[in-house]
Amino acid sequence: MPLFIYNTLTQKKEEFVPLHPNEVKMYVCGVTPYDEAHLGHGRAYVTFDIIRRFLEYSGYKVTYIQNVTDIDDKLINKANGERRTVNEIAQQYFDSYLEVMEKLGVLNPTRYVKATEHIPEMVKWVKGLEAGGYAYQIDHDVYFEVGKFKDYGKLSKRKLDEMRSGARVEVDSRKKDPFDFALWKGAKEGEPSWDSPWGKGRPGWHIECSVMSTKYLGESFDIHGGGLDLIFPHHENEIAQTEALTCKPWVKYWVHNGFVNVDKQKMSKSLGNFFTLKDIFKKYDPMVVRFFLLSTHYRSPIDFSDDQLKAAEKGLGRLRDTIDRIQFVMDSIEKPKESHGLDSKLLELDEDFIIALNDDFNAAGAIGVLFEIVAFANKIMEENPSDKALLLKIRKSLIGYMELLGLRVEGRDRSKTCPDNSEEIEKMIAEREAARKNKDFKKADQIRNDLLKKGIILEDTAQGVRWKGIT
RNA sequence: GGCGCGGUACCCAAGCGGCUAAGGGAACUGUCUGCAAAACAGUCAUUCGGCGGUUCGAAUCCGCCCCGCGCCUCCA
Repeated sequence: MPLFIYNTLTQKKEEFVPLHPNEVKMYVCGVTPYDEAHLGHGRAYVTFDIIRRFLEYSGYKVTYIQNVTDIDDKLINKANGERRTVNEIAQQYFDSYLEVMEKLGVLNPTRYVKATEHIPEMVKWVKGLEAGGYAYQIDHDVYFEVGKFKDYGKLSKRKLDEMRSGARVEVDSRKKDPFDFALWKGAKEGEPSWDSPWGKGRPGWHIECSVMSTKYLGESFDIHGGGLDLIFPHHENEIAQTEALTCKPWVKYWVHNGFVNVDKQKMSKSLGNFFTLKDIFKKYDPMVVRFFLLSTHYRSPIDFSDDQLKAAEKGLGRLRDTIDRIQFVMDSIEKPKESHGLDSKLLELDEDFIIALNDDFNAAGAIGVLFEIVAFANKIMEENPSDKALLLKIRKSLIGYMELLGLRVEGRDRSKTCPDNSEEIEKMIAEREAARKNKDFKKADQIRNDLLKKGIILEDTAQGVRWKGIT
């Protein structure tokens, strides 16, 4: 079954054919660690985590590189403001980023690469661009001359002339063209700097991605990703630098995720309408947040709201609960009895799930299939509760697919909520059962209430009493 | 002004030329129950922003209009 990926470069869904059979090289623009990661970051990295996981599931060997911009203006400003070093700030927030990603179920890339650890390579690149006639020096800065790169604008579908006539263009009279961008910035007082042929300074923002991606993935590779807001100018500039130097097509598939909105507006630092992941996790299980993020296609905008997080909490809870419930029913089976011919329905659903992901990583569609599997499981538990073999398969599918989506199955269920007092709970349930048998409903209800206060919900089912924590 | 994205039920959302317009949440009804709860089941868009067009056939393609958003400056 072929995989289709929407490519920003061609503005079409294309069949995915990697440059080298069975392996995929992907690069995703990472964070500038100068503050806590917010939901928008969460969406981006969950998106590429799903892409990575599904590619691996499909049999590819994936090399996934993500950069860390640990030197830039924002970092310098923050460091100066707090009288700390850039390095301290970067380390602090990068550690925090790793922690929060781990909670969100985002697997580590094959490798995180830091800008400050690749300065000599960047200097070499800037020298190369200068030698090739694509760059010019002004004082201690070096700029890339966009007019020299004929394909400039091919990713963002812009033409230089049209942009120049646009209203908002920063004015720096020293530059030959307003869209020329810095490859190297001469150091100002008190800024971290490195030696270079142009004097002490630091790299411009865009060059790091070109240098590090090609270093680890080669001069041409399969997938480059990032948020929609990076298309221009960041990715456009990256293409210009890289292809100017290597004279080769650089990236085959450009993948961009949509924004997280708040009241229809983009969540962003500058608007101040952002919610950090750390804060959201105080209220919601990180898996709920992941589930929420996955229930909208990665390219569409997603509106952040409490109501939708609550809906996600319910939905994920039902998925996890079903897995528990199937186990509970299986445990009560004394004489397994196979009901023949029902497996084909599960096979069909299995296929639907994979079809969805093959269609531009449609996790939202795939989650829809998960709930159809839940409905099928309920049907079997109702009509053929002794079919252990089939129930086992259904449960395995459900668990496997949730894991493929990076959704941890265990959550605030019985074992998590009360790992220490489950014996006590079982004892109380037995007491209640005895009371019910004696028609001492007052006592039975009392016990039920006591448990509810501890956050335990009882379920009187055909197979006996089942309990779980409040989700 | 240029470029791009989107408008599907009460809310969210998949579907992007043809089987009954997925699925989740809410609501309502029912099953189970000593009663509840939980769980489960059923109901919930003859219709996809509006108007035209193409087609045997359109939510899906084309044109125009209305509305919302994003990028064009750092931003996932």
